[in-house]
Amino acid sequence: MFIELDLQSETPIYAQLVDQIVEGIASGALKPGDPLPSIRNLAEDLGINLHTVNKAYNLLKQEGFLQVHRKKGVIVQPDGMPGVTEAFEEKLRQQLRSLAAAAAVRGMTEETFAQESRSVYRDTITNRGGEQR
Amino acid sequence: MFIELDLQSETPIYAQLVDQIVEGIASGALKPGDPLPSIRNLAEDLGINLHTVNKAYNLLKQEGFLQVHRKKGVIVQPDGMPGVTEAFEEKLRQQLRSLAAAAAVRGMTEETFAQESRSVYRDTITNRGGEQR
Amino acid sequence: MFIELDLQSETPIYAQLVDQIVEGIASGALKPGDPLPSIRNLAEDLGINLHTVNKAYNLLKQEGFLQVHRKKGVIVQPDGMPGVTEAFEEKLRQQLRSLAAAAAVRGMTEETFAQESRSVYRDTITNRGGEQR
Amino acid sequence: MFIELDLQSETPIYAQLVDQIVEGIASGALKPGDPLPSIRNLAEDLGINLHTVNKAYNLLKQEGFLQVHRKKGVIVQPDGMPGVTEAFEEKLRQQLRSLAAAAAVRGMTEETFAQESRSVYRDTITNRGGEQR
DNA sequence: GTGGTCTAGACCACC
DNA sequence: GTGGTCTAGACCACA
Repeated sequence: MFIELDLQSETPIYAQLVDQIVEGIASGALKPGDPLPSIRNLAEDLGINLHTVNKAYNLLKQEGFLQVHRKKGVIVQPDGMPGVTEAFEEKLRQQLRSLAAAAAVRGMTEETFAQESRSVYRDTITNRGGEQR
Repeated sequence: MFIELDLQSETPIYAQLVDQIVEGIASGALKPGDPLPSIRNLAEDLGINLHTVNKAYNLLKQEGFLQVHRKKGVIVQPDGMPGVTEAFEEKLRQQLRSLAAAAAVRGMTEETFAQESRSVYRDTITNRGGEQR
Repeated sequence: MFIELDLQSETPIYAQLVDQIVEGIASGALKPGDPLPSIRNLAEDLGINLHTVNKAYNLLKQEGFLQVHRKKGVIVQPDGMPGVTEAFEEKLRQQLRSLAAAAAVRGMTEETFAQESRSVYRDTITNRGGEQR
Repeated sequence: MFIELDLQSETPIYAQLVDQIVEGIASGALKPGDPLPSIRNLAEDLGINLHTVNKAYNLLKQEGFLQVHRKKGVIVQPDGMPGVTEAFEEKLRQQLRSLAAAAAVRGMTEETFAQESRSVYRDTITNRGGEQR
């Protein structure tokens, strides 16, 4: 499994899970229709609580990134990912605003900030094509 | 005062305060050396507890954005803001990664994402250079 | 617990807590990875408010002496203590300067002052290396 | 005057005053019998409140470092400085303990700590012989 | 009047 | 159970 948790991070474990699964999908490591480990398995592998994994999967299901089948178990949304909704745009902007302000105050230029964004996006996407290790 | 709180938001009040003050500095609405309202005043104005304001001010102090001056009270750091530290870069990247992944999965292109970042940065900065005095 | 507070002292309770925990680490009574009492437990044991303990723990966390672990609670930094930073050297010197001046004025010789420092250091360190497990 | 205040330090102004006067005596810049500026003058020079200077002078008088004459004004104790009292030893040790622990935890050796103490003592003493500038 | 400290008591998210 | 956040209300040192 490609998930690494930081137990002393201030971001809750379930959120780290969510993030990393989304990153997995973005990078192509997880493709539409791909199965995810069962709640029980993943929890055990990572040494964390069932509730925590459950919460993460539920959030992802609600957002439309996962499907939970009674038989197939949990799989990556095969019927097309949700698009760029109004709500998402709003959330994205709000978070970017906070980051941009902090960056600007510290003297980071618009150019650098945009480059940084672009480069991070590319990195995220780029591992596409299959490390599952 | 230019601060607006969303008491229902899941981001803690003190964090909203921190964000908005940083944005205030980034936008130039708050300039180095400018005084901030006293803890009690601001708390009363916003209808929140003084400890909450105190926490926000303290965080900003330890990050180097504010100074607590024996005579002038709390002021915006006059001796140069902290620069782009290693730690900040790391935090910025980490947050961008999460945003970029979510954007990518939803089909937002690299170009759009970078443009969005740039545009938000610009908005944040705007009105820098000439108001209020 | 090995902590003793002087509630009448002019040094704030939270600062006494910080000092004593650092001394505990220095003496080896607290080893890297060791758990500390929960905020509420310690507060109750010491007969003080939980916020006071919380403040002390937080200060120690940001200095890098403690970690707040999602599962284990609060533990002594297991990944190596922070080293002798520029800032620490500065703070140390400043405090020593004040002490040295007072000592000198009262007629304490350089030799005695240095010996005193050495001896206190040794006392602090003593019992390092082998108790409690 | 050789006094420099840091208005955004967390040590109160009156304490900074006390420290620097003691350092002045230790270094020989201020000799027994030497006059100090009047409360009013010093307050004005430093741009601080009368009360603050007054408090500092009073503390120094109580400790026996200064004399306040109705005619001569404030002078450095001419009749011999107070010696190393029990109480002073205690206070010194307590403060050194805290410093030593912090130093030890950060990996500073006994030798370095003692050297540091000695060197700071020497610096404090050394300017002896008259810069009044 | 300022910030700093402390208390008592509450709710919530996380695990 | 844990830490994190928030409130209400108090006292004190400082300037």
